[in-house]
Amino acid sequence: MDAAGLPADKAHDSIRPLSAGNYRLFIESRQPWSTCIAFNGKIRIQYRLLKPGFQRAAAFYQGVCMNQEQTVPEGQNQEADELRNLSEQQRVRREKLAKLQSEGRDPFAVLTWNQTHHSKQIKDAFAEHENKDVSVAGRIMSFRDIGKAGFIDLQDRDGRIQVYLNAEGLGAEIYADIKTWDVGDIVGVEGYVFKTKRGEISVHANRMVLLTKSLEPLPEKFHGLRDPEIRYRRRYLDLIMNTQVMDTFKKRTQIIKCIRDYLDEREYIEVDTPILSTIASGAAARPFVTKSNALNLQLYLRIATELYLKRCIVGGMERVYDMGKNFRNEGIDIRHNPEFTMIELYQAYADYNDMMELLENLVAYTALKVCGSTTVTYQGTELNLAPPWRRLTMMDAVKEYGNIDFSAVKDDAEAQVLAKKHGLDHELKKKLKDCTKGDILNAAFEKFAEEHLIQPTFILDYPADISPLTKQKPGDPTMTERFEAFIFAREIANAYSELNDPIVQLDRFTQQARERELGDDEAYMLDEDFVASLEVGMPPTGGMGIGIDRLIMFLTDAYSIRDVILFPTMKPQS
RNA sequence: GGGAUGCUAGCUCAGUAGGUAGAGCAACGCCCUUUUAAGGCGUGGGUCACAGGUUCGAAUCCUGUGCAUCUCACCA
Repeated sequence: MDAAGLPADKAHDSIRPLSAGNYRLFIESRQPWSTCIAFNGKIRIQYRLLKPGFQRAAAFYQGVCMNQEQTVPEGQNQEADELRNLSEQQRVRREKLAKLQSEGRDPFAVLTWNQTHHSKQIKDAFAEHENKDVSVAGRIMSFRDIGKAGFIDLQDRDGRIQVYLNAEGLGAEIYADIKTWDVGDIVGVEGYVFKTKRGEISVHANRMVLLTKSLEPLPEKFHGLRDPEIRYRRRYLDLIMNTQVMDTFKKRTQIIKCIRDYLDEREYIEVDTPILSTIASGAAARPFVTKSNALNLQLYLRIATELYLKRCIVGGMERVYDMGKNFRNEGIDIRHNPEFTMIELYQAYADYNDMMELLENLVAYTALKVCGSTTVTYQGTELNLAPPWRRLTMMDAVKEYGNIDFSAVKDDAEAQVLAKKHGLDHELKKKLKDCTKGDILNAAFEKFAEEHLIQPTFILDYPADISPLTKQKPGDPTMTERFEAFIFAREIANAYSELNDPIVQLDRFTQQARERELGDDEAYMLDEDFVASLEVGMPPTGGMGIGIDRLIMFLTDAYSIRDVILFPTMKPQS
């Protein structure tokens, strides 16, 4: 035997040392020329390099050395070098795969499996299935080998079911073969349903097929996958290992379906509005910028669907919504992901009072359907979502929680004095002397009141300065018919009696343009065609936006928005 | 953008006055035909995130970088 562990009588002139204990040797496969690597005296076959034409490689694996006729061009060696970095466990699995493929049993060549049952179905109705034949499929989550018999925990879409297998039922040879399968592999099982001595509902296997080989070891069975970075980056592992993650995303789908059902029943029309647009308006946020090659044009990803949906109202649709992704180029934290799901809906001949009723009923309906109750527990706090929700004007909220009475404040100057007195000058974005009564009221609300709004609460009547798309309150042009709904101190919806006066709307946009010139890059962009649509005439309309991800967070008790978004935005790792 | 914390085997985590890197699970070999975090015996497995520095010697101390988590700001 030589250093690489090969029989001395075989020709090894194609074995070249790579580094201490590691050798590269070149062997012939059908095409193209491939390499294997010998590690510390053990032959390791790198299956990835061995394209179709495996017989000879496999023979080599079994100790018969191939004659060398040609070596790999230098340029290809890099790949072999990279493969040396595989862990022991990865190499073992690749060898197992190579062996199967060399025997003409390539698991990746399997096309279908006739899956007649799922785990939950069998477990939920055991009496009905007992002693009946079933065919299940899924991933091996654990394998308890007890000699001539064994138990596999098989995980499918709905959960897990145990498979019992023994040498008697399957044949000693096949049983021995199955023992080489790994946790993580995907298998098909045919057998009959029974209950073990310990009472575990199981499938007694009489046929098993390896449907897919897993080349990566799964995270540990007991502790599972905890590292949040891997959970978010490699969500598939998270879904496999953490069952509540699968539940959360199933619930997410149900919630979205519920919302659609609710609105569709009320004769709302679902529409798709553009994501790419030359103007990103309808909200105060910085957009993502992109570019059209065909049009040689700078485009923005939408930050809201509002202005397009109102055009639909102008067009006569009466009730519309768009549920989809918005994109805001802003900070990322447990409540914000750069792309997030939002529904905006608009109803002609309605106002913000109608939107309040719609929201509280919609949320209660969804909670009842998905969670089975209008009371949910979020992060240890019980939330009662049943209507009616508390209604409180912003001014009353500030009075109640901050002990400041803005109803007595006559003008901006007076408000500025109050702001100073209550330490609000640090909260304000602009210089105090530029702040209006509305700015200061809003700051006072955020500082004193917001954190107390744990149970669902509507905060009504926002200052006009921060609500450029909203109708003014009758009798008070500084205030608007706008509400935001808060749950657990977080905003989950924002709604208006929509401003439909094109002249006032143009004024508001002009004001926003001034703010933009003063450096506020979140001020609303002017959309002239939208104003033109209002000139055609939009009926009185109530509109609302609901943060879908945030609603889902409450209904699934998710701490972070990343826990309800399958693939949250992450920086690349390297 | 600021601050705090973390990054060690496939996974979950220990580790140290600065002196050859540890456990459990997983892997590999053997035993076991109703187990279920199965059990028993044995064996392998690491660029201690990355790059510098201090030192006879660095996973450990210092500096920088990357990524993540939390937090503040921004943001509704």
